[in-house]
Amino acid sequence: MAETTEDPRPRRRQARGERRMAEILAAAATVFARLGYEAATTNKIAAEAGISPGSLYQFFTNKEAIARALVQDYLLELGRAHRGALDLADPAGLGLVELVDRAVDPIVAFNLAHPGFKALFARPDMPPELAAALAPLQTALRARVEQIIGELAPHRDGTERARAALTCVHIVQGVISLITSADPAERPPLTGELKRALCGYLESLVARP
Amino acid sequence: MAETTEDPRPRRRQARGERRMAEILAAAATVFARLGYEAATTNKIAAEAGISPGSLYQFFTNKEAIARALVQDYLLELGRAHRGALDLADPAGLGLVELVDRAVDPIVAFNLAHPGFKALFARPDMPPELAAALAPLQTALRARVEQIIGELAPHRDGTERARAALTCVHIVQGVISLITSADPAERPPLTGELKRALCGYLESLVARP
DNA sequence: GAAGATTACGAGTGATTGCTCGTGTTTTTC
DNA sequence: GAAAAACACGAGCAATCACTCGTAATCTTC
Repeated sequence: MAETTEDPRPRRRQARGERRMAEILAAAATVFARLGYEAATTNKIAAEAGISPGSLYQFFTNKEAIARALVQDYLLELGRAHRGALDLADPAGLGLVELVDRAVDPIVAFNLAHPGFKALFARPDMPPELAAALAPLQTALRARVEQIIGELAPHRDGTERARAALTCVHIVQGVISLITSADPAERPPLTGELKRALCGYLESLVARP
Repeated sequence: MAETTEDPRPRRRQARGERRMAEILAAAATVFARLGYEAATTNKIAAEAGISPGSLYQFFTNKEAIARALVQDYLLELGRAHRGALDLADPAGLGLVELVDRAVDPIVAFNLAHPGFKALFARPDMPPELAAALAPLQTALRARVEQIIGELAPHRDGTERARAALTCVHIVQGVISLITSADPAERPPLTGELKRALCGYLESLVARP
């Protein structure tokens, strides 16, 4: 139906334009976090960025393109956080507790630092384009967790490991949403509970049939 | 600002009207589940119910009233499911595994049976009226979980128990969303993983400092 | 069986939203 | 320094949505 092709004339951005784009994305993150995706209007995003609606559309073809660009930003940073967290972790060398510790902290930190992230990914009707953008990250993350589980519990077969990895990811998602919406003073102890839950689950996975 | 008073003239519904209201709610649940709350238009709900937009507004004052009524329905049934699940459970008499078993199964069943539920409660900008409707159920559920945790782990103080109960609820929420969106054949084993996670968490809560 | 209430219709209204367009300013390119 | 490109504006358009209203059919009550 519509044109899904690349922009036929990629315009050469000036330094000013690049700055504006970053400002717009920051403004969009703020408005998305405050109102959610649907209720966030492009005019409000423009106002938050201190520019006119017309200017906004010189940099992004539509509202979804803004969300998509924001997602790309998040993906880069989240990917870095995950990679940094999970790559250093050596299941053999570290204890289970420390392993979970190093994996959970950066993820919690990222979610606290980027409230717009939740607003985009918690929405019930995620458009396929955004879902597709998230997929590689999810896959990579799941694969890494799966691999760690494989080292922890070698007697589990592939199917079981895949299920366990998925379960881990969703446990984190569920408790993260609790942590981010909780009183700041409650966040450290709740993060501790998340770690306890993951440790308990993984131990059970190693020990029990 | 607006009138928050009761309907000044509570009209006497005919049997036909009661039937229509149920039909409208069923149609709304379908459309909410399919499109999410924001994207679900009142005209689409009316069409799904096989009536005109005008007729819809003879039974519900606005779109949110439909959601509210649907939530009330869900609350009744969910409350029944939870009560049935948790009231029978006697932590002293039953083992931990059976306890978790009886608590989890009906909750999973409810979420599978009512796809509209997620669409209403997963949305990022839940209006206060809907949140208020959900609050009593959440409080009751949390209190019951807290009580069970108290019996399992008497050495924990109130603050710790409250945190643990919250964590349990959010673990369930996170993995439930995985279960409902998974392939039907994967649902039973994933439900097993949820139970394993809860057991692992609760055991760790009982055993470790 | 008539009066009054309820149910039903569906084109239409006012408000809102994503987005455009004509116009003017600033920066780059030659 | 002039032409071209990028940036900026903001009033307003077309489309959409929640909701209304005038009218008519159906049911209840007496």
